[in-house]
Amino acid sequence: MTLKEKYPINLHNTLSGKKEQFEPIHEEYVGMYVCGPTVYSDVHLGNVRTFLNFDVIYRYLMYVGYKVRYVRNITDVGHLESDADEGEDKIAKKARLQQLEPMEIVQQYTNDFHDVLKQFNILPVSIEPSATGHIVEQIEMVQQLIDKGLAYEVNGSVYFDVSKYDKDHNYGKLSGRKIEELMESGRTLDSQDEKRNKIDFALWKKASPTHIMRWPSPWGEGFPGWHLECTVMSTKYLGESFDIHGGGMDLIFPHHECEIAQSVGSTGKEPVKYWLHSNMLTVNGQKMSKSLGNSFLPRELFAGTHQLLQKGFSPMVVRFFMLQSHYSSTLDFSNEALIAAEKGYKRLMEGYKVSKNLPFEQNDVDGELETKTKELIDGLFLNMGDDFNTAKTLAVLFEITTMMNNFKTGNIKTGYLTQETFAELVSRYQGFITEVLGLREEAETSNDLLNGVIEVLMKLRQDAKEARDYQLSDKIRDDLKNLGIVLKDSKEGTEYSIA
RNA sequence: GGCGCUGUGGCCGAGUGGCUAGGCAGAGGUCUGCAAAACCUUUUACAGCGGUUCGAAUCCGCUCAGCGCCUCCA
Repeated sequence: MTLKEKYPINLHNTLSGKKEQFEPIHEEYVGMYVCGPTVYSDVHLGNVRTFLNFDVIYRYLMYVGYKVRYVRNITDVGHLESDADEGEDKIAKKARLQQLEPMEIVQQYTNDFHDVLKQFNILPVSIEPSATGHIVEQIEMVQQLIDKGLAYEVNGSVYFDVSKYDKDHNYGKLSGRKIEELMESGRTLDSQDEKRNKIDFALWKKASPTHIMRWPSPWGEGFPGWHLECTVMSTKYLGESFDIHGGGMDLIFPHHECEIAQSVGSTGKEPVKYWLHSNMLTVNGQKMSKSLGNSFLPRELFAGTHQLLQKGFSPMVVRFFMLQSHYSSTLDFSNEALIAAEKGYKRLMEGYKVSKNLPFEQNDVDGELETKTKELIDGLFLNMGDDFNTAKTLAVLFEITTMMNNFKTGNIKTGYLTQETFAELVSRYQGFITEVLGLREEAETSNDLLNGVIEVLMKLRQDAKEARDYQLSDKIRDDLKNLGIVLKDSKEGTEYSIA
């Protein structure tokens, strides 16, 4: 029995509002699409949280044996600054302000995005398509929608006819909106006269004479609407129906609702089996966002230069911090919480290190411990399989950490377990920490010279202790501590760690 | 206004109709020359008011507080 058969995955589907057992459309293969960033400025920590959450989902699916094609787009055109039809293209605007080519802006922030993800140990995706690379396909889909009577052209722009679509399909089923209410609420803008209804959205926009980003189309020169790219690219690389579509909660409406309408409208098929949405990162209870001015940039966090932080925190500490909450809950970002997370992270990684150097020594098997250990191993899978509950998984990992420490001190002998169970415990413990949760040891110094110097100092301290010169031995210990090098004595000898 | 979510111990944060979440912090102990680390033990809880139930923090209703989406946002 394979892992994925032994431990079925249940996940919360936004579409049904319920937890459902995960069954991919094609056995063994999983197609997953996540809405990526609009690359017109630096990604902030809130953005990172979403990509981190889906990184763990991606990792776990692979860990239990699925072959996953993970597609995450780069939005490099069509995402407008304010109202869906009135604003300026975000990238075009930035390019204008900085007097650069739009593609220079795109490249700059795409590079930054990749750098940031790498620092957080977020795996690269299988395919990372961009909107401008799929203009042809987008034009094709617009044409299909026009042909089916679900879109109409006005003055070189094309809009999706939501009320017409809603006659045969349910527009609003993902977000729980009703079309009548949508018609009533919200703002009415003066120059919306091109659209038949205010809830219609742009599939293709005519480019004004000064607009730099423009492509020829059957309706004149223009550029694609924002919602279209995800539908087109997910269809192209994952098929008309695929397994998982993810993104931040704030994309449910209108973005994902529009995606469904475009897919169903053009292909007649339901595009996504499971919709997964990651909740927001908050600061003092409020959503972190650029417009509110409360967003943190990764580099401000690492360096500790943000005014709300007392010190810097490493990417792995932040990763650990985020994994302590469930992806579907809001998570509040604070100095105190990060300090606590930093200590917890260190404890876990110390346990990880301990686990790498534990010899198995045959002994009488303790049946109770053997059973409990197997339950802990199961617990890792059951918790991850329960809607990717990383918080509970971490709790189990901490229980195993205690065991590892007990093995090290000899409180519990490794041989109280069968060799088989012991080996599996160690391997799952390590696998969940590194492969599933994607935590890794911080770049410890691999500097042989420094290590050698510390060894010399530790020997000197040992000599001083034997000579009962505690003044000297404590001075060595304290001075090293001030440099961030902590000496740890135990019966087996002295070890050190570098903060 | 519409739709939806949240309210857990000093802090963060899981979870659930009856059985220890976990991390951080606090207390006591083991170890140590003293510490640190590690280990063991341990205190503090489910916003308020009603209801359902043998039993609710967990289900239902109301109240209060806060948040999200309905404009761009991961």
